[in-house]
Amino acid sequence: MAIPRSGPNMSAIAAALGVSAATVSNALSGKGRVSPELIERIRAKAAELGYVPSLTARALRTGRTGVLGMVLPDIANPLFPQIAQAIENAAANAGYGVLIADSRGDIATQTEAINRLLERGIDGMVIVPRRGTRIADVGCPVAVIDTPSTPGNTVAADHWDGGSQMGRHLASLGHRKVLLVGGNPNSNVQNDRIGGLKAGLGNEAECEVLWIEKVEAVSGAGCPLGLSAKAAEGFTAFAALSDLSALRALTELQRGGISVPEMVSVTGFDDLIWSSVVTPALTTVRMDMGTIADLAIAALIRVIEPDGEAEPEAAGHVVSETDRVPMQLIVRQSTGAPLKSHAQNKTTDQ
Amino acid sequence: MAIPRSGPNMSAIAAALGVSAATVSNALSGKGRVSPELIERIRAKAAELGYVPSLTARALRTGRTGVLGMVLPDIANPLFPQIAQAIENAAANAGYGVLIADSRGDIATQTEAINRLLERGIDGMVIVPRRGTRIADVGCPVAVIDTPSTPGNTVAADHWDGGSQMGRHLASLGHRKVLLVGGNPNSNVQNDRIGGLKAGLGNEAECEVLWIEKVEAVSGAGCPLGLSAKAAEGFTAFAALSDLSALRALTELQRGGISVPEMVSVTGFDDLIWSSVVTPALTTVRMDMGTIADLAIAALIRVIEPDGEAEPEAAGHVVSETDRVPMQLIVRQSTGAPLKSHAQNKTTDQ
DNA sequence: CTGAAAGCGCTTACAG
DNA sequence: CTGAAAGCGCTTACAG
Repeated sequence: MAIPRSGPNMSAIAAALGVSAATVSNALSGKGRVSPELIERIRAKAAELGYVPSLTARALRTGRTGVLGMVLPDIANPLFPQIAQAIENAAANAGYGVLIADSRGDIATQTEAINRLLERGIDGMVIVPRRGTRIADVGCPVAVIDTPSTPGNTVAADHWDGGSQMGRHLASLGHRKVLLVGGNPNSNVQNDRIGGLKAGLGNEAECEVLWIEKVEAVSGAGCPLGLSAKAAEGFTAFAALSDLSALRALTELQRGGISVPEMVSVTGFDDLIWSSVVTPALTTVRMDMGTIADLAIAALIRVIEPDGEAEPEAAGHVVSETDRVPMQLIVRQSTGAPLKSHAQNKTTDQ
Repeated sequence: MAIPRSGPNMSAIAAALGVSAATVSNALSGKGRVSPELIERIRAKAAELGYVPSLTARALRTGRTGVLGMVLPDIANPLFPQIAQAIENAAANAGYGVLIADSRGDIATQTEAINRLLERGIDGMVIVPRRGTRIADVGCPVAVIDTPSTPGNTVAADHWDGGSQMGRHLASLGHRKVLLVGGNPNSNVQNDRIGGLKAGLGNEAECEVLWIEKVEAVSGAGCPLGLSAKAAEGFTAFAALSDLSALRALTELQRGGISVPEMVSVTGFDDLIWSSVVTPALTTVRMDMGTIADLAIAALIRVIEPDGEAEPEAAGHVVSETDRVPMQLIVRQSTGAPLKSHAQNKTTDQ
């Protein structure tokens, strides 16, 4: 004996009205096979009875659950709230639910998490892959959110373009000696940003990349990055490749008695929640997660829902060519023109 | 005609082995009604065929979906990653999936989001309510994560205790004039922390509360909080009621040329990702989200799964009395003893 | 120990 | 325009 549902089902509505369940179904789904008056009566009765359709039964019948999976390499990543909110919102607007899966940085866990989602019968999934991971076909439509440089079809913010905007901003302020502060050298996203930054800064600018992970491998996690010394060497701008790194740079510099933006400028990427909260507020680059999520969800739905002339091949990556979403430079108080003396230092240094 | 599943079903296994689907079901569910050899053959055939059970069909049959909802007031809240990861992990360990729902700060959206989850047939939900919101019974088991002070049964970190630990820490360092920096005066969580802080600091300490929201109502969002002036008044410690506020305080003080921890101490709450990244690293209090999530999920499952002598009443709040989870003080570099001169100032000031 | 049967709530050809 | 019937894949009394 199955556990009964709490509320009424279609049969209850049908019985109350002396019609068939098929008619109730047709009326409620609005496929138009039912006379207008009957539709109205059925609607009214459904509302009166507090009818809630069983999406489970519909799923079993139609083969589609109306649920998407969101697979993340690590929920603890501070970008997660932005991504999750945008995906949830886009999915909800399209009538889909979102099941989350976290691989906690582990590749085996990722496979497991994906399998659990598959068992649950999801109609498609959005994957934010681990650094350098290539997502194999998993047996359901997949949209990958990554960088345009990642091999494979993805929807992505144009990180290179964002870097280039930031580079031009710093160059226009007069910065000619810039330290790029990154976390992990294997990140495609960060490397794209570096490429853009260098291009935006132009040939006259001197650039150096400092990878936090490499420094920490030598000096331990949380160690100072030696940024004050870099400032003394004549670096007038510290362009971090993420807001988290920018925050680290900003506080280390301030702690070292170097005032931002008067003595040096600091910039980040991502426009995380705290970027506008710190003093001075962080100049950064925002990726339009709303648009990215919309594109990813739209691409999935195009494959999932059999609207007219959909592709016959319903499994596999769904973005036919990489969608690049532009990024937006947000100038706040953490950037300014370099000190005269520094600028002079710099020309002498060369 | 229903869309066929991609893989084999129980009937396929049954047919391949010349047994009944019922036997396959019994064998695979391990209820022990089948002979060991047959179980083995069925298992082997299932593996060979790559059988994946349809949780949708099981859900329709049993009335339980194996999915829980996670309702949040605002995914953008920086605590979200901690909560989401802990809940997802606890739920996954118990064999449940997690559907997310975001109310984006809006009360109507929250109701809508909850209804969408209900339609999806979730077995229970974890709710992190909006400030001051009371969760009405929604027709499925609910576990609320909030503070022990909130009326209604909840599982919660003991914020008062956390505040008290922090207060004792600051008192033991010698701080006698402490500014508490909060965001919103209506937050039960923050008020609990204030109560604990005051108790921990003791009667000899002078306390004042600065609400960021009130300052901003006058001077605009993102305005300076005037903390340097407070330091000049003799405040030697700035105890923020969240890490976000602590970050704001820390950077504003540093920017004002006040060095932390030498001149003043700064503390936070929550141990968010950046707490250990800033310089100086933030002394804070961590809530054990893993334990909180485990308690919440365990309470839900106790009601959902009919193990032996469960309560007959399966809907409504599931935590019979508030579970208080202790908090853990994490001392990092942002706290130290107050400057002698300040301490003297203070006694003179009084 | 094993199987035939019913049914969870819905949707979809098909027939009328 | 409306209804009878089948079936999505599973589980669970029940009978043997």
